[in-house]
Amino acid sequence: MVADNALTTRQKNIKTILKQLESDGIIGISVDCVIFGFDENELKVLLIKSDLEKFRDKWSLLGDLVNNHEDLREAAYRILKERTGLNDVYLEQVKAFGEANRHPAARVVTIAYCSLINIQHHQLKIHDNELHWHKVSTLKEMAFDHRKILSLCYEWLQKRIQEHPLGFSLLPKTFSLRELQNLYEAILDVKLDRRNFRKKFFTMGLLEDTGEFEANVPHRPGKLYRFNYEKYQKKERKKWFGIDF
Amino acid sequence: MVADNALTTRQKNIKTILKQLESDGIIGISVDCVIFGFDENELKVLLIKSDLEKFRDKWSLLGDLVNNHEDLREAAYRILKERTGLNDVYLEQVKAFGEANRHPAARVVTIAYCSLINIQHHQLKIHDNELHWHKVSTLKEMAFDHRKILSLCYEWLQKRIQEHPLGFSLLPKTFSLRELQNLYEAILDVKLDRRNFRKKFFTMGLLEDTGEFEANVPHRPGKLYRFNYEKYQKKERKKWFGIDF
DNA sequence: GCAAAAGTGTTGGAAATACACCCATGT
DNA sequence: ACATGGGTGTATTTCCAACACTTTTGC
Repeated sequence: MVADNALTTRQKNIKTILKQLESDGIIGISVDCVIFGFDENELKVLLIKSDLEKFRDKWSLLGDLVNNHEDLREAAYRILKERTGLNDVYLEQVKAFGEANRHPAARVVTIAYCSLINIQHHQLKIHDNELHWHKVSTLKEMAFDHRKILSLCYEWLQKRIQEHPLGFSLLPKTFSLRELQNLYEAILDVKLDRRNFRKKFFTMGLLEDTGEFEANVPHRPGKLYRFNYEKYQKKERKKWFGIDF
Repeated sequence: MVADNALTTRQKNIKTILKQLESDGIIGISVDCVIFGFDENELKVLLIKSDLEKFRDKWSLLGDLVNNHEDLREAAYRILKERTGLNDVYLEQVKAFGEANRHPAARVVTIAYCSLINIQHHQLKIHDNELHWHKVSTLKEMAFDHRKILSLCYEWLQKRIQEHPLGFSLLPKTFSLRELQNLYEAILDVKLDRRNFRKKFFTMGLLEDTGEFEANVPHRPGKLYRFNYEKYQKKERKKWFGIDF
C-alpha cells in the first residue's frame, strides 16, 4: 500500500531530521496521539514498537514531527488517518510536554492529543504487526516519557467522560445501556448501580430509542440507543457547578 | 536596572530570530503567560503593548521564545520573574496554540500558561509604562490570537476555581470571607448567598482562623482566615463525581 | 424450565437553597 | 445614633444512593 511505503520513508527521515535539529540547536515540535478504544470491556490504547535503539521493544505512542505549514490539529488528524484509516474521529488536545531532555536524540516539544475511536470500525487495518491494541490497565514501561503522557491522558479521560458526552465515540453508533455502563465502569474503575445509571441517562433526555434490539445474545436482548448530539449542542451549559474541592 | 536592559536587548533579538526561523522554514516555540490579578473587586490581567508594527497599540500577553535547554515551565517562570519580580507563584499550563498562521513574522507555536498572583505583592514594579493591569471584562481586540488565548484561559479559570483551591493565590495570605466571596462572584459573574458561601467553606474545614481582624474598615471588622494547603494535600481526592452533561 | 441479563419504583438521607435578624465598629 | 457590613440557624427542596422482583430471550 502507498500509505505503508510513505510511513517507512518517513521513519527514516525522522532520524535525519532530528540529527539536523540537534546539531543546529533547534527545538523540534511533534504531536503524539493517545488513541483509545474499547473492546471486551477493557479500555485499550493503540501503540507501536519504538524504532529507537535506546527504547528497543518498548511501546510508543503514535506521533510525528509537525510539518511546516500544518496546524497542530491537522498533524494529529494526519497521524490518525495514516494509522487507523479513520477520518471523523473525536480528537482533543490534552497537554504539551516540553522537558528539555525528554527525547534522547534532540530537543523536541510534543503536544499530546487524545482520540477516541470505535475499535470495530477499523479492525481491518491491524495486519501491520507493529501496530497493537494494548490494555491500558496492564501497561508498564514505555518509550520516551510516553508512560507519563498516557497516564495523564487517561486521567484526563476519566474526568472528561463524566462531564462531556465523548464516551459514545468508543461505542458503535447504536448501543445498549449495558454496553454504556460497562464503558463507564471500565474507564472509571467503579461499580455503578444499574437502575440509577439508567435513570441518570434517561432523565438527561439525550438518548434516542432506535426501536432496534441487540441480536445473538444468550439472554433477553436490550434496546439499542443512539446519542443525540444536536440536542446536546442546543442545551445551555451552566457555568456554575458549586465550589467543591 | 539590569533586568530592563536585558529585556530591551531581548526584544530586538526576537525579531532577528523570528526572521531567521522563517527563512529557514523552522517552527519557533514560545510561551505566553496569562497573569491574572484581583483588585478593586475586578479580575485583571497583566498586559503589554505589542512591539510589532502590525499590532501597534494592541495589547499583548507577556511571552517569549523558549530557550534551547529550558523546560517550558521554566520559560514561563522566567517571564513571570522578569515582569513581576515574583518567584513562587501559581502557574499552570493551559493549552498549546499552533495554527500555522497565528504569528505574522514566522511560524510560532505557543504554549499558554495561566498564572495567579496577588496584585499588591509586586505593585512597585509597574513604573514600566508599557506594563499594565487591564480589566478582563472590558478587553476588546488584542495582538496575535491573544484574545482567543485569554478567553480560553479565563474559561479555564472559571472552571478550575470551583474544583481546586487556587483562588487564594489572588488574595493576600490572610483574607476575610467577604473578600473571598467577592473573588468568586467576580470571576464567575454570579451572585452568591453569603450564609451558604460561608457554610460551604467552613464545612470544607480548610480555612484556618488567624485570630486577626480586618483593620480600618468603616464597619464591624471581619475575621481573617488563611488557607491550609497541607491539610488540602492530605485530603484524598474522589475520582467519581457523577455523570452530568 | 433454566440461566442470564433486561427492565422497572420507592424510600431515606444528604446536600443545596432560600431566607431575616441581631451585632460590632467607625463616623 | 446611625450606617455599614459581619455573623448566625432553620425549614424546604432537590438530588443521590440503596435496594428486589418480574420479564424476555436462547439454550
